Amino acid sequence: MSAPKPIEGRLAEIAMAARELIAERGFEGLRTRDIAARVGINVATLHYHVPTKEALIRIVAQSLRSDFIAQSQARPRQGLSPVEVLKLEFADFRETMTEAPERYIVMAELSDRAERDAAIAAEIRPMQAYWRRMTADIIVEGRDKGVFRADVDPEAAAMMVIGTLSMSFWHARDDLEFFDRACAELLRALMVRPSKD
Amino acid sequence: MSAPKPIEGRLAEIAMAARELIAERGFEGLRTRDIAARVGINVATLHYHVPTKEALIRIVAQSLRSDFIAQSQARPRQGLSPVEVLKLEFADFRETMTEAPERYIVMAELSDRAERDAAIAAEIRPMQAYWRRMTADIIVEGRDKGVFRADVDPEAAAMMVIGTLSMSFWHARDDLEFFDRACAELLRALMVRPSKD
DNA sequence: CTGTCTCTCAATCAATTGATTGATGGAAAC
DNA sequence: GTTTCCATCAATCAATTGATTGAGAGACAG
Repeated sequence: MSAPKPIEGRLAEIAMAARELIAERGFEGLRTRDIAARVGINVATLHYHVPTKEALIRIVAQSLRSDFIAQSQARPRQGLSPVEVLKLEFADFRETMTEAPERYIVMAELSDRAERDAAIAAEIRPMQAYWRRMTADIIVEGRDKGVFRADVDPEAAAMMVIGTLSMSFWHARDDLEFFDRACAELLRALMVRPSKD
Repeated sequence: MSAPKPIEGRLAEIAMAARELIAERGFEGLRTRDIAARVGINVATLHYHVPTKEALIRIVAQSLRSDFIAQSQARPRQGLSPVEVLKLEFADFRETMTEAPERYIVMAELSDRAERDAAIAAEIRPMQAYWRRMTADIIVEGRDKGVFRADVDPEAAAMMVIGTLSMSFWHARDDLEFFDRACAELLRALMVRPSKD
């Protein structure tokens, strides 16, 4: 992941307000007036900083990407075993899910729009690709060290992990105990188990 | 799943046109004028059949639910082993993914909106719950018959299966070979493996 | 033939909404 | 002190868009 230009000042305020509103009302409910009101500025001032709504959405995507990178780099992983790293991923996801769910909600919303907007796709796809590759790398290491199944398909398993986490976000945001069960199931699905009897 | 009222005639045409447009342009791009144009009727005629846009969306959700039930009931499963049933699920998903992807795209779009619209949620949630429960049931049977891991958590594993399929839909729609790898990984994750001597 | 019911449309409304304009205040530059 | 540039706002525009109105065509019953 190359470093995108950081968003700061008024632009950052605008991006955050937009993110909040997208999380609250969805993309179709996003109105430039509401963003301006939340920032506390005039609509014209908003358009002074961000010429069009399209540009605004791109800025939101960049802002999200910055957060993602920051969170990713804030994780110390040296010296941890693959299982521990994976558990760290789960804990990280769980924390964001409960304390900053807006991030995943907006992410999903943008991911959706990326299907039809190349500029959004350019910001979003790298994040998703990075997440998948990072997860696959963990699985490769675990397999090579003999803690994960020898017949595991790292890329496919990475998609399994991410898909399970994403799905859990929508269906278990209010049921953390179930989220933990899903994570435990993922580990059991990946790890080498003691032979029967 | 109780049977919803079937949509037919002009209403069915309208629902299908709306589904196509939602799949093409997303929810925010849905315009009553466009729907009317695609059906080949006047906007006023559209509003004669469907009073408000909200009602229209509800009809789309019902239409989707009908399809879902029809597809679900068209599957003969008697006499099949849990593994075979699960493989049938995968094949079914794969077929819809390639031949009627619009169904899943609209489903995702509605699922999103269900977060903020109780009427949509009432149509969508039962489908999702049904899918999860049905999958969990398959896993329970497989576990009890000794083909799936004894320590499997059926509900969590069902979420894993569905999450993986859903994620595959977005990231592997153009790469069926990878979709198959994901399905194979799911099976390996669930099945009892020969003990490593 | 008349009345009624269903379905349709052209024309129009009213509200929303992204974007622009022209002006103002203040800080830095010269 | 004057000029220049940045940020801001009130007011307004122009287009979009969901919805309504009033009229008409066709089928069918009596």
